[in-house]
Amino acid sequence: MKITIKEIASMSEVSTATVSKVLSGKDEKISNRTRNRILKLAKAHNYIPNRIASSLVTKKTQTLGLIIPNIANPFFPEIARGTEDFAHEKGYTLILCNTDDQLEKEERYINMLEEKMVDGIIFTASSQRHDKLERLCRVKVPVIMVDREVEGLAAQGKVVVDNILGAYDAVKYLVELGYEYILHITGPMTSKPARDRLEGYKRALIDSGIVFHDNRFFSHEFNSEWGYKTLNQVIASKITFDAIFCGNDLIAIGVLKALRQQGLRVPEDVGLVGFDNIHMARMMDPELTTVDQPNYEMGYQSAKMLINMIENKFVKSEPIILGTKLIVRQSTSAR
Amino acid sequence: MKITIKEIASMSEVSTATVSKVLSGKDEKISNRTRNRILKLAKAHNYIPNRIASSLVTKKTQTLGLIIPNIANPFFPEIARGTEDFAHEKGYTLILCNTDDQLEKEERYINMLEEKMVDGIIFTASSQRHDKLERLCRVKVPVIMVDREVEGLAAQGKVVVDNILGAYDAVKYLVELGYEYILHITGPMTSKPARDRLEGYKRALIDSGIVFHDNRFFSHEFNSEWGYKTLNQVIASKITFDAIFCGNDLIAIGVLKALRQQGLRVPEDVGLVGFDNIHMARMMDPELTTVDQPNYEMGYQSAKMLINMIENKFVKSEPIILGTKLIVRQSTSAR
DNA sequence: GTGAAAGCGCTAACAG
DNA sequence: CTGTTAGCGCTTTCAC
Repeated sequence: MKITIKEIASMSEVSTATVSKVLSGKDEKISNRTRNRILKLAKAHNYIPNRIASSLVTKKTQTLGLIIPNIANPFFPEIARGTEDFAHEKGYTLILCNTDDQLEKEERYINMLEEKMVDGIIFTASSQRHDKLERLCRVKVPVIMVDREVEGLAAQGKVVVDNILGAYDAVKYLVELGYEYILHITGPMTSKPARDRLEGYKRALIDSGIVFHDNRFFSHEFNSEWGYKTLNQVIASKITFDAIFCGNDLIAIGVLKALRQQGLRVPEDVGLVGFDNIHMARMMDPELTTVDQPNYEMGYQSAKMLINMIENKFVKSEPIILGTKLIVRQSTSAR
Repeated sequence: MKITIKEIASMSEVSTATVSKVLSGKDEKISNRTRNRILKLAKAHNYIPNRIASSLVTKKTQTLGLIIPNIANPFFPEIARGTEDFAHEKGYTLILCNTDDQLEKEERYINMLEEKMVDGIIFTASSQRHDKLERLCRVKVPVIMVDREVEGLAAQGKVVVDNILGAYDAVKYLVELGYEYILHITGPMTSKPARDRLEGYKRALIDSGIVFHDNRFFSHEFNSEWGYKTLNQVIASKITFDAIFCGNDLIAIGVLKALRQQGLRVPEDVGLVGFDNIHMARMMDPELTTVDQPNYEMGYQSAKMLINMIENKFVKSEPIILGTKLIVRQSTSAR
């Protein structure tokens, strides 16, 4: 039922070639008369170009794949939105893939995306070991790594955040305020950002002449439950502390709840800093001091880099390393 | 560089027709010898089927479109995840579209999706008036409305939540606990769920012999800032209240912050109920009593309905109306 | 069991 | 300025 270029051609008594040229804007050398005739007919009949057909010949689908662990994790929607925004600006469409941090699903999605001939892929690697993901290296289209880079895997492009510095700044700030016993509660060490934030934490301590104690460091998951549970354990085991640097805001929110229930005041008794600057951080009471991570920007920049590589056939782009920013709110104060 | 069916055909000395049959599983009447030969070659050469080419002939893309206002709004990722999960189970892929509640963007995306020949669309309408969205009626593929139905627009399918009943239950519960002056702070009245929740609120009041006062009702936006601001205004204007039923959890979280800052205790001085049961609701202190809305389920069911319509050529499916559940936590208590 | 042939709807030289 | 021609990679009769 849908009208095709062929029918428009016969109705306007020109060849399909001419119609194709007009309809795709490559019509410098088409007379105004013909052009208008074609355009009018196309509009009148609600012509909808069949991109599948044109993709088959041009080998371009104007489609990108976005592979992330889980869109339901509050960290990713911002990235996805940034990616989609830039893609949309440029007329590209985005296929969403959730891997749940499983290598097997990553491979499946990469296959599907290649079969569907996406022009490029934006990839947030799972926190698994990727030695075996040689599948990724066989991909023929450009791939951009976002947020989590994978060691030993040479992606054509990457957009990451300087987590080491972000963590360093936060911890240094705590020290300057006068906090001395700073815990670090964070996500799994299989995750590069978690490792980097730990590194920043350690460096800040060293630079401040404080020794790193591994009984002040707790690594497991990036969620509120983990923060809540860990803080209760810390109290139970009578570990001394007067501040907590959390691997992300979700953890900090769990910690905050536990602190309140233990009757500890924030920031008077305990200073608290998160990471990510999720929207909810401002709604806490006290409002959470945190490290702003430019998630939307990461997504936006990665789409930009990817589309640039696609359209200009650049093999490799310089990595983009985005800066973080310490957002001082109410959960920290001078002692 | 990618290998095609044709090359496999010549290597295995059969026709492309035979290779096609084997590779797409339609190989009942192909001898085992030939089949194995073909399969082996395909694997050895990392054959990747070109779905664009096959879509062109089959008129099926195994792709769905998901149109939502904004993936960065914490309400939608769960829906998206549910949709994607079912789609993925069935071998479909999902194109993500953010409309920011703009009719114009909705139209653009519908066009793009039709051009890309998606097999069906899952649509969460913006809260705008849709009288003019006749574009939607011209879509040739099945469309499922999710969460927000659009009056006067006969979609082929819909999956919604019984918001009236959900709100009714929540308010009835507040009354039973002994709260008497119940405010309702909610989102914009252009949104169907907001209207339905208001309706449930009113009915519960009436059934309890309480008169509805429109100076106890505040409608504007579904976010925390609006909740926070509104509560402060309420206090300033000295309106009497002892409980608040919020249109969603985000609003409730903002309200909670304001209450605390005003020195009002929850639930002793003021009872508080949200809607949605977002993950964060459990991390509040006190934990938020709320109405669980099955977001993931909505997404999952809508994909199921859609794919069913696509594959069985059903013109219309019975609407699915999912139930809500009152989750009693700590922000409400008997007076 | 297998293959020849005819497209799907569109683009891209190249000729005229 | 416009048309002819030759596909893109795959599926699908229908004949052998």
